[in-house]
Order: sequence, then C-alpha cells, then structure tokens
Amino acid sequence: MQTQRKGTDRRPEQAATAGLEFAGLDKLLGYDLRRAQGAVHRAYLVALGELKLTQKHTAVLWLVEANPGVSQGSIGSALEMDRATMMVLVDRLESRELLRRVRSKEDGRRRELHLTNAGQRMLRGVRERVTRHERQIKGLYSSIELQQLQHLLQRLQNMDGG
Amino acid sequence: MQTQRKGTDRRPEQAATAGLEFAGLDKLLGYDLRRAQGAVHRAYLVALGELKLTQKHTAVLWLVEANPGVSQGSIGSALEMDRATMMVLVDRLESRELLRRVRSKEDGRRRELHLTNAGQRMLRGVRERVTRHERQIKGLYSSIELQQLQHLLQRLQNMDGG
DNA sequence: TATTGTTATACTCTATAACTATA
DNA sequence: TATAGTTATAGAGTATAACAATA
Repeated sequence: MQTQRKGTDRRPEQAATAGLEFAGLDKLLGYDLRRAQGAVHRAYLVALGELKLTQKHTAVLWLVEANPGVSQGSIGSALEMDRATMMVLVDRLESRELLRRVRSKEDGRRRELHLTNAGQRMLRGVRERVTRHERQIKGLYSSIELQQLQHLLQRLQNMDGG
Repeated sequence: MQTQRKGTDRRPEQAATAGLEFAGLDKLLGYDLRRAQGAVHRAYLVALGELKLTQKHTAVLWLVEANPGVSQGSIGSALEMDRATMMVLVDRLESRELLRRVRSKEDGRRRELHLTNAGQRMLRGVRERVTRHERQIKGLYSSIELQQLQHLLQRLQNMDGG
C-alpha cells in the first residue's frame, strides 16, 4: 500500500501528498473520520494477518460466542446489516466452518448461530491479535485522551436513532 | 435505509438490539470508530440526497477543483486509492460529465483532471449540503470537544506513515 | 398478516495483473 | 527501466425484490 517516501523529511501537517491544496476538505469531520477508520482498518487487516478476518467478520464471531444461539437477525441489527447482507456474511463464515446454523425449536423461522470448535479456536487467535492491534492504536493516546475519544465517538453512533 | 422505528421509545445506551451481550466488543476503539464512521456516512448520503455522491466522489471533485489539472495519481495517493480504483471512480465522474480528462502537454502520460461546468455547479450544491451535514454532526459537540475529536482522529491517520 | 430466513440479482468498491504509451 | 494510465477480471460488500416457511 505504501510505496516509498518522497525525498523531503518535513513533517507534513495535513497534505502528505506533494503539496496538494485541500481547500478545507481536511477540516471536515466526516473526512477525518473516514481517514482514521481507513487507517485503522488497514492496520487491523495487517494485525489479523493469515487469519484473514475483517472487522465485521470478527464482530459476528465475537457476538455469536457471547450469545450462543443468537439469530442472524439480532446480529444483523446490532451490526446494522441488512438481512441479505447477513446471509452472505454468515454463508461465508459457515463455509469456512467457523459457525453453524441450527433451526430453532421454539420458533422454526429462526436459525440459531453457534461457533464450531474451529470457530472457538479461531476466535481465541483473533482475540490475541485484536488485543495487540488495540494496544498499538490505543498507544497513540494517554488514558484520558482515549477515554475522551471513545466517549466522543459513541455520541456519533446514536445519531440516526440507533 | 431506515425502515420504521420499533414500538418502544427507550433510549438505547449501547446495545440498541434487545439486550445482546457485547462481551467487550464495544470497548474496542476499532469498533467504535467503524460504528461512528458508518453512522456519519449514512447521514452523509441522506444529506446529499438526490445529488447521489459518496464521500469519496465528493473528495475527488473537491480536490480537482482546488487543484485544477491535477493528475489521477496525485488524487489517488492523497485519498489512498489504487490506480485501478481511481480509474473506476474517475470513469464514473466523467460519465456523469462532472469532470474531464485532458492529456498533459508536458508529460504525455499524465491526464489532467478538470471540472466541467456541470461539475462546478454540482460541487456548489454539494458544498451547501456538506455544510449542513457538518453542522448537524458537529452540533453534537462543544467547540472544544470538536477540536479535541478532530485532533485525536488526525493522530490515527498518520499511523501507517501516511 | 408479519417475521425470519432465503435466493436471485445487480451494482459498487477494491485490488491484481497484464498491457500501452510515454518518459 | 520506470511511470501514468488503461483494461480485464475477480472478489467482497451491500442492497432490493420476490419467495418460502413459520408464526
């Protein structure tokens, strides 16, 4: 992703890229958020390495383990994904044999999600790497800053009436 | 995107979704960031409405206007997109006649990007809506909080050595 | 009738690799 | 040889609509 650095050693304040004029783009909160999320997601994928699991896939495994038998729909709405989107995602995790769908006995429409043994094992490995990754990014902040940042981010999450 | 709200009017603190156990997932900075970015992006699309422009498309138009004749590559690296990814994006903006590619006279390999008149007009409309949208999300914060938030987010952006 | 999951479909985003043309 | 752009292709993400089974 990163090729090589460009000659000069000046610390680029905003425009890392050859003196492009940003014209206030970088003053937009939406822009800052998108950039930050992009950087963190890239670091996440690197940290997960050969486990090859995206943030969302991790979130699903994580929630299924913490809520054995949870339905696709619950996970979907917790993670703000469409039913059809959830299908694809769960199909994928199921084809990697990380979880199973089991038809519910109380309500035949529901499919209960459970981790397989491989899924449990995977999640243990994932947790290790997530911990390292979180340590890396949280290391950029003092504990007060971190608390502030998370608090401020959480305010955005409830915007649309989550 | 939003279908209809579910009966109850309680303000959900974290788990909007029927008491799911999060098991620390929501303590991860990466998770908070992704959620916040998702919410803001959704609000962005709503704010842009019939203009139908994503954050990235907006960023490209914005930078092209501020840097007339800039090359695809410069924009791409400023926005951390692959050359091929940039192609698709610019193709799309060009087919909507919002910008033009012009072969550079100094370096025949380069394509200079310029906004069309329609592109300029579009960008004016976009700016209006972006302003409203930014006012909406920034309205969640005091000016000190906002400054802190942006400052803290910017620290993440430079993580991988951008 | 409403809900859960499913399938089919389509569109977008992203990246890799091979290619062209310029330098 | 290296760079900017291009094309083909493929995979993943997301969403809409129609449908089946169940409630």
